[in-house]
Amino acid sequence: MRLLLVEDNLELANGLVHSLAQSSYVVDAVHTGHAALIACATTSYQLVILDLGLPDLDGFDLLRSLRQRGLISPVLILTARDELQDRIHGLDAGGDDYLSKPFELGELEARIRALLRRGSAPSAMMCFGAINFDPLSRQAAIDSRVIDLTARELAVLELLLQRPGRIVSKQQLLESIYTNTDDINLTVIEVFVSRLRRKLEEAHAGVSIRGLRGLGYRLEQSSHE
Amino acid sequence: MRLLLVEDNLELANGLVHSLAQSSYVVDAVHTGHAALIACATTSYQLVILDLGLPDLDGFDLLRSLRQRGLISPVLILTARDELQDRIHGLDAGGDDYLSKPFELGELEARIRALLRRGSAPSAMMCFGAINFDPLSRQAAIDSRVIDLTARELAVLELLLQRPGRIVSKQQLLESIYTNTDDINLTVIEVFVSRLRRKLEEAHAGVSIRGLRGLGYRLEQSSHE
DNA sequence: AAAACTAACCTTGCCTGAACCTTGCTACGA
DNA sequence: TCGTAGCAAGGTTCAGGCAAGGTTAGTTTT
Repeated sequence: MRLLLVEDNLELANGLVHSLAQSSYVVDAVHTGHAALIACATTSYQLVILDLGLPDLDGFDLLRSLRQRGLISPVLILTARDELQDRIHGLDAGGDDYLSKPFELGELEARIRALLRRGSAPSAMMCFGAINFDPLSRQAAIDSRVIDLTARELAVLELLLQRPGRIVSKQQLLESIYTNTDDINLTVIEVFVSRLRRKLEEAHAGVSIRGLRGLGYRLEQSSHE
Repeated sequence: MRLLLVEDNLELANGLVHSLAQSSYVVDAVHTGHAALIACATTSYQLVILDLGLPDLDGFDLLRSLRQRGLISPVLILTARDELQDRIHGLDAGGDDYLSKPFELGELEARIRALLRRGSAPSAMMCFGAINFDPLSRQAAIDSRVIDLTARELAVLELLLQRPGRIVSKQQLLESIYTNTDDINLTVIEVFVSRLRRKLEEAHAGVSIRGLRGLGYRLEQSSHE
């Protein structure tokens, strides 16, 4: 689950990235409007959190630009002001929700969940084999029996479930897990896949992760059973 | 647009075939699970409409079998029951949508349209003969049955598909496979072509790779069939 | 026109190395 | 203190590439 945070206050930005990472969100942070445009052009985000008070561009204009370039993900607006007029203005410009500073972390997370829920399809539950995955609570269950996964395992499973039966490359997996993929060993993916396999097997998920040499991984129904 | 209807109630089946024909769908109707398996093995359907209450096989098991055999087309489940549990179970087994009897013809058609729309990926699918190749996920399928190719075989097939019916030289193939074509034997292409031919034949791709002396290779429709 | 020749192509078996899997270990943070 | 992340090392598997032998098609010879 990849989010983009556009916030010029470095301290606040770092704090939020850190806190959201605790909740297993992968967050890219940028500090200028231009950087936000580039980020959205090159990466697909499930959600954008946008601070209106940017140094280089007017927040409303930036939002309009993003929408014009085809951004369809929900946008959560952050602002120091809390004028009704701003609120209306922001929503008109293409925002989906509005949160004024200062805010509590808990509220931010609740609003993020709400936006992600609204954004995703009506049948939000992702299913494959005996796996039921709730992208909202980010919990995987086998026959309504929740299985314990670590943040990394969860990220791997989530991406595989988004493309069931299709090949997902290690590079893609890496990028969905880390904000900065540089100087990370590609082979750690093998480790997470291995650990995830073990847990899925122990839980009798009826699902196997097939490794395809030189291509990547693919989620399949187990043949036996 | 060819659909498969699996429904044991003859009266209902005939009625649906007739009604759907009005909307210019070509519908094959079968009345048992075994017949459905055979039909899917021999014909490529854009959509399968499956009644769960079959006389010979359990509907869920049938659906799972179809998926295991590589059926990737969307499946619309029909059932007399409308329990949440059944719904989840059905979607787990590989169904894409769920409609409980009795239903209105209009709603059925709307759901068919939705599934077909969703099924036809936005990514430009490359097709030739019975081969469907998704350049995005780099996966090849015959009659919506996925076929396992190695990285090299995939590279050869991809280039041939980009120039269907035209001659592709061995040199071009070599260059599309390797970053550094030096000190690589040109004849390895022959090996990959040979292995690819075998897999395509085993999958009844209805496509053959013709070798042209001194020129290269060309993708052709098989004459027989 | 047939036979002989030759070079390109096809196929199969085999071996090597890269890719992958797994496990143990350390460091770090809650 | 506990558990997760990430690295490293060791074992295993399999795709890639080569080579050898058979086959086919084009060319030359008789």
